[in-house]
Amino acid sequence: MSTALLWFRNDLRLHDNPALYHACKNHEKVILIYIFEENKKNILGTAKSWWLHHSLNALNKNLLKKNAKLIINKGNSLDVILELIQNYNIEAVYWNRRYDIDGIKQDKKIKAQLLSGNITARSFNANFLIEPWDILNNQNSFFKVFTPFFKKYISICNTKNFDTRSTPKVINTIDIESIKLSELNLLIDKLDWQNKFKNYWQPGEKMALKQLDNFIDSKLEFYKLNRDIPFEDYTSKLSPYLSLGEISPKFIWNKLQDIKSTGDYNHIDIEKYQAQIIWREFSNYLLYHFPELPNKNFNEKFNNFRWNNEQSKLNLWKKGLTGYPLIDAGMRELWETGYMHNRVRMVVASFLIKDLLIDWRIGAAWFEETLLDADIANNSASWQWVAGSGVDSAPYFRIFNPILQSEKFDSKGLYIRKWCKELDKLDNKFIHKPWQAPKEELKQAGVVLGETYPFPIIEHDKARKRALELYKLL
DNA sequence: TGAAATGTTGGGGCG
DNA sequence: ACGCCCCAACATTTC
Repeated sequence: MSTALLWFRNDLRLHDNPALYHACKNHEKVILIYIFEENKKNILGTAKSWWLHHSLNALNKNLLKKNAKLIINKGNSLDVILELIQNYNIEAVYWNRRYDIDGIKQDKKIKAQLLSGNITARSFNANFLIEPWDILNNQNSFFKVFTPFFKKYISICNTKNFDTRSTPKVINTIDIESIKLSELNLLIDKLDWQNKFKNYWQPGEKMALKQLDNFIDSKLEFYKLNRDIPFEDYTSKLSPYLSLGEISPKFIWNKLQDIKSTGDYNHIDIEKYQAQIIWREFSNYLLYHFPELPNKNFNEKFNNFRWNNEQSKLNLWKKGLTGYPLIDAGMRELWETGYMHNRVRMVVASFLIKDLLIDWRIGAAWFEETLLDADIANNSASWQWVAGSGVDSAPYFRIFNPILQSEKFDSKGLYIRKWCKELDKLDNKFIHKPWQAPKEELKQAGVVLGETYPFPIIEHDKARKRALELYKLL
């Protein structure tokens, strides 16, 4: 009897999972394992821990329906794998590739060890349309600007239908000893905070696929128009699923191409969404080619920048008490749901960096901790983009005005009213800037500035000028 | 995937 | 009828 080990990592799905597919196809028995590395410096935020817990649970449930079982273990991956190989007659180990430097190093080491023991090691691309080493610019170097990267990408991707693998019909697992999911301690009982997420999200492959269909059926048609409006539920909301591989980007892409070919939807809308998928590829591509992305300014000039990092202001930002309603609404949405609308993410990040002059890494760390879709590549690339320290960044003078952004994208204040209930009764004219409202208006709305809702913690106009001066020094 | 400052234009009020 | 001023509204430049 030939047995393979299938090592799950950021690919917690059965559909289009090439490693799983091939392991099942080539071997009579498989051991399906997830290894949790406790001492990993890789950040696993508290929000994402919740997601991982439920995602593993969902994966196991899906497997049980096929009379298969997920084995969970913790410890050093290499040790766990070698021990399994010793105890069971394992011929081959299968996994899907990852692209962060530590992961790559570890996988290389494991592969070498396996080969020296005459064990086959096979790895696959499951989580990106194109792997980072397969796309280079004309100078044979990696792309540093999104637009040309995007053009090249889309020209390649438009012409083809990606090979995807169906869910294996039969998965014959070996039922060996597994620790309980709860032993991973991903749920922190003390924190009611994590408990709220279930009101908004349901992790797992099944929901991911359902959500994709729902998005395509009812959102994609007018995506371009509505995607920037925070109150509208018009984004795909697939990011948390993508971050743990509960859905396959190739699978998504093929569906989008199919819809394109029907001609039912406007191509502009489909391509706008495809661009988002490619931003994800770009971030991970950058992380591969510049592994320091999460810690180091891509643009070294920023190493000398004197950040303010004022703790008290940082805390007000985290709590959603800056006095700028759009920003506060966003930060509260994040805290409550583990998610924030993309448009608002840009505005709150710009405010933290450019108005408060707080180091982008501090903002990124808060997002890593609180976002269900926390992804080290997307997160650090995006924060560097806003800070202006990244590759193809927002230019230093691009500073979002939190009032104008609010008036532009939440003109009726619906998003603000949802998350900042204390402002609900303010008129549209003042809900974006309560401190400018006449006394009468505040009174009838039941708003007492400094008590029920804060005064702005900083004057945007002045903050903007200060930031421009400091940035100019670079 | 900005916003402010500055420049230009054209209609209307008015002497 | 004309010139002048004001100021939206829009366009361009600058940060």
